[in-house]
Amino acid sequence: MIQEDLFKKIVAHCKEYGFIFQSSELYDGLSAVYDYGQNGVELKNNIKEYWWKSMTQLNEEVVGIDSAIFMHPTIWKASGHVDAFNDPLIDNKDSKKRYRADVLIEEHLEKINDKIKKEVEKARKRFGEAFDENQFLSTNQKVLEYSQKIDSIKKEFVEALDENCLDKIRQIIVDQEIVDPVSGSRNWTEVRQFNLMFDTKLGSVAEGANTIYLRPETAQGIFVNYLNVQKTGRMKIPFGIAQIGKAFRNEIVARQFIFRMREFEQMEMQYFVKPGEELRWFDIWKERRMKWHQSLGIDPSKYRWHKHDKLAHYANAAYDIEFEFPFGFKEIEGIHSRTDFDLSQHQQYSGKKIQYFDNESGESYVPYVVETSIGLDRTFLSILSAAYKEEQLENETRIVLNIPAPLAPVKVAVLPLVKKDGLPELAREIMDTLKLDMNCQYEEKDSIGKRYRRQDAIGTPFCITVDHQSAQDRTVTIRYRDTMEQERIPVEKLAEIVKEKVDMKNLLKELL
RNA sequence: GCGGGAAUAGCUCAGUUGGUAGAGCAUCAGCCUUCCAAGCUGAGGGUCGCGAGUUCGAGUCUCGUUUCCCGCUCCA
Repeated sequence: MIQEDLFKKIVAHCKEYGFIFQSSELYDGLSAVYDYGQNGVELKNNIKEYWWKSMTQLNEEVVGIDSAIFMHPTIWKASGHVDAFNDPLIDNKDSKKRYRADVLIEEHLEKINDKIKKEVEKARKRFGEAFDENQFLSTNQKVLEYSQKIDSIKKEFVEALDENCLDKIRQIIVDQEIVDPVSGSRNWTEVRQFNLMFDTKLGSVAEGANTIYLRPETAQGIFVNYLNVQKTGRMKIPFGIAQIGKAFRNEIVARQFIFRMREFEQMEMQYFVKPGEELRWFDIWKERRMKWHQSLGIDPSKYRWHKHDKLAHYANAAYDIEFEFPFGFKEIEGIHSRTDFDLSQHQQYSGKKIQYFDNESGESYVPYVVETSIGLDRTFLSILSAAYKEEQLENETRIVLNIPAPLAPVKVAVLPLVKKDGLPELAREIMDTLKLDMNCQYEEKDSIGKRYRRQDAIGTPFCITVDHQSAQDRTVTIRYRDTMEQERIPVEKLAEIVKEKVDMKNLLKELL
């Protein structure tokens, strides 16, 4: 199957079977925002549970928190997001290229400065030993003109930035006849502010409201709680703090279904280590995280490492785990060595000491951080796209989701073969036992074959069928989703057998 | 954000030079009782994405807009 078709089919399947709906569909939808449906939320919750247990239950030194989405605005200044996520951008209509307007102006200033340097060089050659650079700079007519120009542009530019006036920034580009380096054209659009952080107001406007941001990542909620957790949990380095939560980015273009959304969910863990040991822990967490992905039973060749050559300002090592989605290899998780950047910044901006006293060495230090940051929605999509299968049977095609049993939205479907002869009664009795332990569905409508296919389509790993023999000897058949084979087992042993098969520990034990 | 394409029932689609909206599947009810979606009978469901305009009359023509898809762009 062509990959593009496969992707379209998965998107359609998600809607048809209650996994994912577009947000606000009733009102024509909201771009790049999606809702999880009745089956989607179960799968998503199961993925969360698996990640959470693998982090906090299997690692004694990792604990979890759940921090608020609203945080003090200064946190985003300290983290660098206010500056890094706020760029005045301008497009050239001819080349269709987008530039940072401030960078265009700065490059223009640089060019004028180069002209001055050239004049200086020319003069130096002409006057030889007797050349006095300072005197030349303060007397030469051309140089003076250039310097004045630079000064006046700088003055305007600083003014425009201070007032945050985009029109003034554009005016400089127009007045200075700055051209697009690609097309050589001066056909510019308006300057627009692209702030990737959503903002809102805390408090009523009458009281004098403050602008606060919806968090663009969950990590900062962990950093600002570092001291709380370390002290109240009496944590000894190395230790980690894990968190699952929503984050928000006002992406300019967000596409590819739930791969890039404006509102999304992250599962992050920050691991605090002694300075100098961060790269050793970085390697350990790289290995652990890849193992986690591969425990999902997906073909290992679907995963690969991507090394960041250009590191962000806070990192000294960074790798991504990429997954081969139907639209190509894309990032699913980042493992970054964030140094002491974040904690140091918060120490500076808050004015409070964020240090760890190490009893072994007798020294105090700001811990270094190794981060693992995985996109929950992307993981959801990876599992679903690996699970989606169209199988050719004799006369037809069977669509089945091979989701690992512990993650499946519905674990068991209980199906009376016919709607009479006491079969529904026995099926109800079985339902009542099983539903204490897991998400089950009872279905008696339509032919048995049709019901099996419906369960295949949402990835239900087991179907329990109550037939006429069941009424006599209290045995039922269990039908396996992947092989379509059936076994007969006693009703009394059913709960125990199924519980064992859908237990999350089947996945967890692969991580040890 | 720019360029191109699309939007009709839950899904897949048909709808004549502009003349009162259709099929198959799905859903629901009843019958039938059958281990891999295919039996019978009946029912519900659409201001044709939304808003204007042209026209006696617009699913159909024009403009705007929203959403989706493809390509570019963007994604510390």
